[in-house]
Amino acid sequence: MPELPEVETMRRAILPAIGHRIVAVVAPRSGLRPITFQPHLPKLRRRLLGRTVRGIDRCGKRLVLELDDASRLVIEPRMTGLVLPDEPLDHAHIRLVIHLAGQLAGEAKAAKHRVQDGHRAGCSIYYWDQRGLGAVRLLSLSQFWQLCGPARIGPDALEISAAELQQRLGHSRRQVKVALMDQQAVAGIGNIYASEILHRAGVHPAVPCCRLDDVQWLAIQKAMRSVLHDAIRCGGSTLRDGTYRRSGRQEGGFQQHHQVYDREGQLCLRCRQARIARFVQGQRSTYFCPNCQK
DNA sequence: CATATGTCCTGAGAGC
DNA sequence: TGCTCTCAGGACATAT
Repeated sequence: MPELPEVETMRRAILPAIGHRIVAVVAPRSGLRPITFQPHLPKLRRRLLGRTVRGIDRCGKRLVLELDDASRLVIEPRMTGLVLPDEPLDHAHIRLVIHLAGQLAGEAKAAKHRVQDGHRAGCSIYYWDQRGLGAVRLLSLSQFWQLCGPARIGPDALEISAAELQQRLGHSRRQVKVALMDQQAVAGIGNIYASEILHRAGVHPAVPCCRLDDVQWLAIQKAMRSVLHDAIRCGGSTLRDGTYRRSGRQEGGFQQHHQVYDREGQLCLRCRQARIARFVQGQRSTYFCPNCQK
């Protein structure tokens, strides 16, 4: 569920970790199946300890922590993963905790004491994941490029031009909503925002890409940017299941602005004529207004 | 090559 | 009340 706006919101929340050194890595035990760790936990922990976070980026729907030895910690929340700067109320689904200390007072030993005393001077990164489909990977630079390089992940949905979007998808026979969720074509869009983007663009979700003209591709690209920017401004979307949260159990706000997603049978807020319809595309729910999107 | 389908997982909610 | 069933959708493996 975390798509570009949610992951970007998580990224911004943990930016204070930059410049801090990893002093503890904890994976709480639970009866749940473990998430994917690469490499496995003992090695992952050993390699992380003592590293300093140099930068925090986003690659599509993944968070990327750049460490001082040029390795990359890639966190992939998939369906229910959350990256938080403070402790979630539900401890049962905490999968990994990274404690960091400031480097000013130096020694990891002193830093560890501060961590135990309530980590006053440092900060922490919590990875919480209810369904456990997510993954945490510590990768060398070359491994990172294999996973997140241009061969696997397309241009970011916030950056891509209309011309490049059209060039990448314009010849495809796939239905446009399905194609927009192809991370190799354009990175960051998932099921919720694909529906919202196409509604704002006025394009029917089942139209094959190759039937769209220049004007429609431009409309899609403009809608993509504006919808995603609006959603980031709101801190993402917390759906009915309530899984997605910001720090302190705070909900996102963009669900209040959804025009079509999860609004089946309700009046379209733009035309106020038709009711929002739902159908299934690639085993996923698509929502659209039959009047605004033809 | 392009496109379509099945799979992983947990918890919520429906239906009986 | 308590059981079983279905659904939610991210990315990847496998199938067509």
